[in-house]
Amino acid sequence: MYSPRQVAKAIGVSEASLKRWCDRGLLPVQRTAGGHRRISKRDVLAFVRERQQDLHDPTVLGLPETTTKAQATHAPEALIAMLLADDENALRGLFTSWFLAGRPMTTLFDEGLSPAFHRLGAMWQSGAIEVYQERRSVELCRRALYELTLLMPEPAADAPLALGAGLQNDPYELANLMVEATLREMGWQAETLGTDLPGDTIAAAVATRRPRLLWLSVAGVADEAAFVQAVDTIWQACLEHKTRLAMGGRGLSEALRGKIRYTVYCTQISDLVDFLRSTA
Amino acid sequence: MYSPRQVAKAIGVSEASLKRWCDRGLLPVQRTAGGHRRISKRDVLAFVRERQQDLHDPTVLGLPETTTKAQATHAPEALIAMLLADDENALRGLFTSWFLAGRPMTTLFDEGLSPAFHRLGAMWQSGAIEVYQERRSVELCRRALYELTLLMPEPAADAPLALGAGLQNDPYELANLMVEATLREMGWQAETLGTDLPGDTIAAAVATRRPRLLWLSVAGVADEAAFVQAVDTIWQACLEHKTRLAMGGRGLSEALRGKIRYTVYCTQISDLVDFLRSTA
DNA sequence: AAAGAAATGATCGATTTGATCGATTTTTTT
DNA sequence: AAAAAAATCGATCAAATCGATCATTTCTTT
Repeated sequence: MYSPRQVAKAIGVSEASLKRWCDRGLLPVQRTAGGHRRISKRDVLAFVRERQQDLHDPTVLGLPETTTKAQATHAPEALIAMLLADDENALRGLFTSWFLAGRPMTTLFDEGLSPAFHRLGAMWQSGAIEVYQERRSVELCRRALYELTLLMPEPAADAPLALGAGLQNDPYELANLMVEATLREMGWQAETLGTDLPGDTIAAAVATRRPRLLWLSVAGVADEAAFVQAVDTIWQACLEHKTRLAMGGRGLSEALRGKIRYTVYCTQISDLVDFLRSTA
Repeated sequence: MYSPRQVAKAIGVSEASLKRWCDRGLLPVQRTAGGHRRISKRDVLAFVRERQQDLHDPTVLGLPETTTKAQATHAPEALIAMLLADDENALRGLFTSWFLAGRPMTTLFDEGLSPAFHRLGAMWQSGAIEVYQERRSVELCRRALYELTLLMPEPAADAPLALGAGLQNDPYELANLMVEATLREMGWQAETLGTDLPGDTIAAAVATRRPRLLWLSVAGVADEAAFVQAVDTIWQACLEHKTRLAMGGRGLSEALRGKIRYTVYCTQISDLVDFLRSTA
């Protein structure tokens, strides 16, 4: 059973209108002992179907396919199911409703999307799925994340600037987009430069754009010497322009971390958020 | 969803006329339970495009102000200036205004965007710009193209399916997105699988999804033998499932073309459109 | 040029919508 | 079980929209 507020949010109308529709008999309601309205999912769907309303936020009603609660819909299993089913709309609906509900994006990313893609990577390496299915999943998430940033308020003109990048031979770009969305949620002006970039061009970007923060996500390191060299170049540039350097990603082993310098290391995106909140 | 007043302001006509257009079926409307009209952005834009209306105030619909200026400066120089200035709104405005004016997207792509990125590539190879500037430009275009497809009418359920992909060691993905937008403009159901894909996974996608068309864009060929092998694998899959194979891109030399088989070769996107129109 | 048809824009009272309020109920926490 | 927090109640009000009517403008036909 759902409250008028939930149903109103799902349909995309004001709570007042929804209550009036109930009182006019357009939507069947039950009442609690105290007089509060309670509406069944079945009646909502019948109403939506009859009136050809579109569900502005289906996840409020526990849709789509999975009948679990909204908290569980960001579980890696659910995301993998959506992605392999090529269900872009379900993904978009999940992202937008998540944001509109005011939930922290880091939860969705750290507990949902990152584990999901970690498993997808293992799945195509073991032959359980085709490579194109993993790539297509990345594409779906990229688009959903982009649409999400479009829904967010524009950052203030004096908002701090953050740049993100991926190093050469490190094509995994989803982490960058998740960080960008997270920073945008925090009110920052965040931009992803791109992936497969050499260290000196990232350093050049730091010198030109003067960001408050530069984040690098490292999925894997092919040439360790070149990697250390690149990060050092970037670190020097960050030092010179007072840019904080945040690093993260599964490719950063403890041994490797000992050979480079940075401002903060993050095992997950929420670490970066905590770091920024504590130093603001 | 927008109210008649909002849409009327966006188009620049009286509210009364807009309501009459809705009642005549020129503009699809949904109704609230109380009988108020609600109009979707997609339908507004389709209406504007068909009726050759101009958007008097695009900002009401969340579109950039520059959408109204149909200056149509699609010259590569103008595009390069926008991209290097990181002017996402100008780019979005150009794309949407071009689409709303009913001009063929192929003109914008073949005469504007492709030459622009060809020059940008030469510019960073010669050191005139930094690599990150080129990558950032790709990012801007990717987002603008994605938003464009969101503004287009949804393809019919029985619309033919087309898949696009980039082969391994061929990271240039913009061509794929331009083809996707063009096919969507033609009413197709078009999807970009991703880039850097091995031949057999593309072949597997053909076998699974059964598209009417598969397009491959080739920016450069590193290993010629592997390339020929990959295309042959794909060609066999296309033959088996009656999928047409379209190839294009600057990386396809005449000599290389002699060693592979395909349905049609396109020097530019308009060639693909002509091919599809003539065989429909 | 004159007459007729059609579309447009403005206006009206009635209705709908969305926002707000203090009082009450439900849920969560202690 | 009691207290605190959050959600919902019913009611009210300003703004928006409804359908309809009526000049005015624009286009077509005579």
